[in-house]
Amino acid sequence: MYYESVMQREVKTMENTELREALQSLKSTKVRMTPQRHAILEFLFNCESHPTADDIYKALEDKFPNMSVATVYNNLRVFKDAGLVRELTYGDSSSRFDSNTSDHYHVICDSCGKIVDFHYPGLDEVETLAEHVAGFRVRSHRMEVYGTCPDCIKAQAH
Amino acid sequence: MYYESVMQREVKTMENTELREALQSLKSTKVRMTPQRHAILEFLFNCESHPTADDIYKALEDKFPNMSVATVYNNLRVFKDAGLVRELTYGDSSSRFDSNTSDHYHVICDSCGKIVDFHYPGLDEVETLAEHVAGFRVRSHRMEVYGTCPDCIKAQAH
DNA sequence: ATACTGATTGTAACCATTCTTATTAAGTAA
DNA sequence: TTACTTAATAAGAATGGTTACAATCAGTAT
Repeated sequence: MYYESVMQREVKTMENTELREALQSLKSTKVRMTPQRHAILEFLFNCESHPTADDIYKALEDKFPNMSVATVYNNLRVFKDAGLVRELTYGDSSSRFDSNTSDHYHVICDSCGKIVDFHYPGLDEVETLAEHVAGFRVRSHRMEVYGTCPDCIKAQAH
Repeated sequence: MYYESVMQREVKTMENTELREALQSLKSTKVRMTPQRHAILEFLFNCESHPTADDIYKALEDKFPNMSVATVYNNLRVFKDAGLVRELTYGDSSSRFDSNTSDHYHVICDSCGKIVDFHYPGLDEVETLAEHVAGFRVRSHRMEVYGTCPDCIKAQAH
């Protein structure tokens, strides 16, 4: 328990640092800071999961009773264009958003949709290959692993 | 020119083989073959690109003037469930479908959306890592590289 | 032939996302 | 502070891809 709370605090601190950096980097562009934007960014950076636009909307409707869904979408696009946020599109209907733009990947559960982050180095080689094979100027890549999460494995076994 | 036509014929032959195999594997399940299904499969397997459901619908409306869009979607799902076809979901609105289910990846142009296939071996290691890190039972993975295609590089340079 | 199973059609509904317009808030310079 | 300029928000309507549903149709087996 103690260990966990320490972890929590560390994570929180790290995220707040990232949030501060994000706010700073927005200031350097011509993007205005507004209460709504701050709240959306704060939620995303303190969020362990990968929320949909609607998740964010619902999470903030207490604080901003009359915020529009369009505002959430607009600002997510602003953040995405600024490189602060990544959009993840899977087969299911709605996009998910991820504040952690550092190199990491996702493992996704086929049956419950849970998303777990993991780190893996050195896929630069793939980018280089693609660059040569296709003649593209490569910018980034995306990778996901699909499978069944521990909980669902247990559930399926009864 | 001669060389190209030989290439074309080879590709065509290969694809028809794959189509035949696909038809065969459908026969082994309890999926009925219908003219619409045959046409959709044939189009997908002879198609160099990665069409949307609507692309397929439009391409076949001459042959099947009263085919429904629903039929295209229904059958794409049937083929997907049978493992003959892969669904690709990117940021843009509509899914794309890919008949080539062998291990290959895509390079996608950020500005025009062009999709180019390329092959890369040995991402099994990533699956294994994810399995250990997250405790998942891993089934598959997906990877894409994003960048600018040669045409768009040229266009941007004026 | 009859009944059964599954496929197709056409349309309506759904839902995520974007557009439009009026209004409001933020930045700026005097 | 005040007035001005510009961008952001809200609300709701519109868009567009996808799916659900009910009715009809085709193929197959008894």
